Amino acid sequence: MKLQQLKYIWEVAHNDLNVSATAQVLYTSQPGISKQIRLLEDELGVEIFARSGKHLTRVTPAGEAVLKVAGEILGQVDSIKQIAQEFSNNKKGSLSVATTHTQARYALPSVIESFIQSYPDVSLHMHQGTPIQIAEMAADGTVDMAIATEGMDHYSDLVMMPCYRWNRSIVVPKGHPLASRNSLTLEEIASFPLVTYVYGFTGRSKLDEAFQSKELVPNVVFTATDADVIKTYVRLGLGVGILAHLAVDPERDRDLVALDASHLFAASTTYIGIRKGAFLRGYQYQFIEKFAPHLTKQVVDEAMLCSGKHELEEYFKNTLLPTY
Amino acid sequence: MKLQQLKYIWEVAHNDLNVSATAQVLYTSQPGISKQIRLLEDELGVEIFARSGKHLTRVTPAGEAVLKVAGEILGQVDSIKQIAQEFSNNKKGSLSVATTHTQARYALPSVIESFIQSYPDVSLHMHQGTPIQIAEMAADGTVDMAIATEGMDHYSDLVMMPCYRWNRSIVVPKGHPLASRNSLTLEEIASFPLVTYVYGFTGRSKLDEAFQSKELVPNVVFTATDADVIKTYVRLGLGVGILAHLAVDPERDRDLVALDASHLFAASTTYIGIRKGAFLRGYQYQFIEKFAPHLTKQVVDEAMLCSGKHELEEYFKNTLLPTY
DNA sequence: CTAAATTACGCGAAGCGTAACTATG
DNA sequence: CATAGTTACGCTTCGCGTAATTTAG
Repeated sequence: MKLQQLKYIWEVAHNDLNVSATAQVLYTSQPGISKQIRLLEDELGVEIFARSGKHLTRVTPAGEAVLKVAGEILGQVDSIKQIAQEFSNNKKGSLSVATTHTQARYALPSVIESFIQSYPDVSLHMHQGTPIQIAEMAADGTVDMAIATEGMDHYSDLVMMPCYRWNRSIVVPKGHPLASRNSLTLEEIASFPLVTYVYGFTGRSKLDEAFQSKELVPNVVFTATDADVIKTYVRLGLGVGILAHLAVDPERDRDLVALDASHLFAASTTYIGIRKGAFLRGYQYQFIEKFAPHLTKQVVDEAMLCSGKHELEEYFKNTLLPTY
Repeated sequence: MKLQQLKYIWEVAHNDLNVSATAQVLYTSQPGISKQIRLLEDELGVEIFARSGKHLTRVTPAGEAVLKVAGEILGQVDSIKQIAQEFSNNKKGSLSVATTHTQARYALPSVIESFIQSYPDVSLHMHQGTPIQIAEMAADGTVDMAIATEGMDHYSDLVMMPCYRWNRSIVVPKGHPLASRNSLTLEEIASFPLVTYVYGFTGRSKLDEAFQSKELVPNVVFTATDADVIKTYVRLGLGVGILAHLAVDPERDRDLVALDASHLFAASTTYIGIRKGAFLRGYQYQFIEKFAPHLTKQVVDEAMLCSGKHELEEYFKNTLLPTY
């Protein structure tokens, strides 16, 4: 058994069982991969992929089990590389973070500015995507960590650590009927056309829950994946915007009126998700701590040892989070 | 990075940093190992072993971290092999168990007899040793599981599952002053010379605790690692024997009188210890269940997911164990 | 001076790429 | 018939073993 063979089967399994495509991804030849897979299967005495003729059609049950462990092994191989780099030069390396627009645009800039000052030799890679894509990238090791508000619940390989809680604001153009109101009700809001996040993004679920619990049917006329688009359409008078409070910039958004909506919708929590069992570089701990000061190295290490989602929740139960 | 290289550094670290000796263990040449270690260190950019001239003197801090992960990887490689074999022929394979004399001689024979009838194609390997040796063999993957009463607490890589509780008997030759007594006290026993287990074996600690709590100083004139030796010296009149109740055979030991001592000493618990993260074959579950019927596949699987010693104890807190 | 590690070197195996072949849908 | 996997073959690299060299205690 060779590490390369494990890499091959893993990549094939994650490339729709298409060996040719996998060969391109790995910059190698297709026959080479085919052969190594065969050799591995011969050595193990089990077929990992089921074939119909010459095409790989699906993963066998044995293959499922093998691939799961192979994935863990490959993750640990990465860990060894990280460990080595950490000891050879703990200021140098790379950090890749997958996150959503909201975090990248509003929450992370100050963190990143501070981080690159502290660690100029760390090359930083930011990946933007949907919560699902982000979680997947963290779970399969494409990135070191994911930062998002939704969508990471279903990946049991991810350790989720709460970072901060945030509320929503109602945003309207100056002169809008709601602009001069002091306090709003859900009913009032529901009577206007709304502009907000797409389902599955940036705490959209809490929003739907609030309306549903009062049996209101909001008239959402436009949904976007990011706050900037939402604000743009609010400016056009398309409707009333509901977005994260921290996405409102008092400077740039002087032409808009933001009204607190924390009493209308439950607060959402933004999490950092890290692949279980990963080795973290010193600067990675620093990055996390800059983003969420309560997540010190010690706290993160202990959280990483938690085995289940339940245990994690228990661990963070009494943690006081900053709220924005 | 090659699996072989990880194997090499791991074996060298577990062979007193002696490369020549390691080469013999692995049936390969010494220069080959040296070179691969160098290549790995070059690739990682870190020294794994500290050298004084040409001798490996100790493991570097980086090496410690790398070796830990390397050990996990090698364990998972074994898991893959086990998985493959399980799927190719779930009746065939091997099972290696490390255990103490007491278990091997008195508790396991019936289990093993039944097991080899059910799984004639599984080659069974029993290793006898001290509790410490046993635990080590299980922890580093030399054997699949360890069965012992003491000494496995300190290996955090082992999942310990309680199997049964057992009490002690006082054994004397026929005609001994204690032979006709109905119920004994610790004080009476302490007034005789005693023959029992060596420290660290078969629940010896519970025995010492009992005497200490009454501030008695037992006069232990002979200690042995197994019950057969103890009985031999009891027969010679050297002293009063204290041994596991289940080590008394009513048939063979007709010349001895066994008196129940369960009220004098706290019961001991015998455990099965399995390396964390190991993949278990179907017949391995069967073996465990034959030995401890409450440890079904489901129970074992859940126990294997426990992350810490504390969590494990919690899990088994309400388990009712058979007592002998 | 001995035990043990590194260096040197040659052999054999193994991985990879190109090209030809075959099977699937 | 086009797409995708297997077989065939040659080149290059790599791992291993033997032998010679160096070094620590």
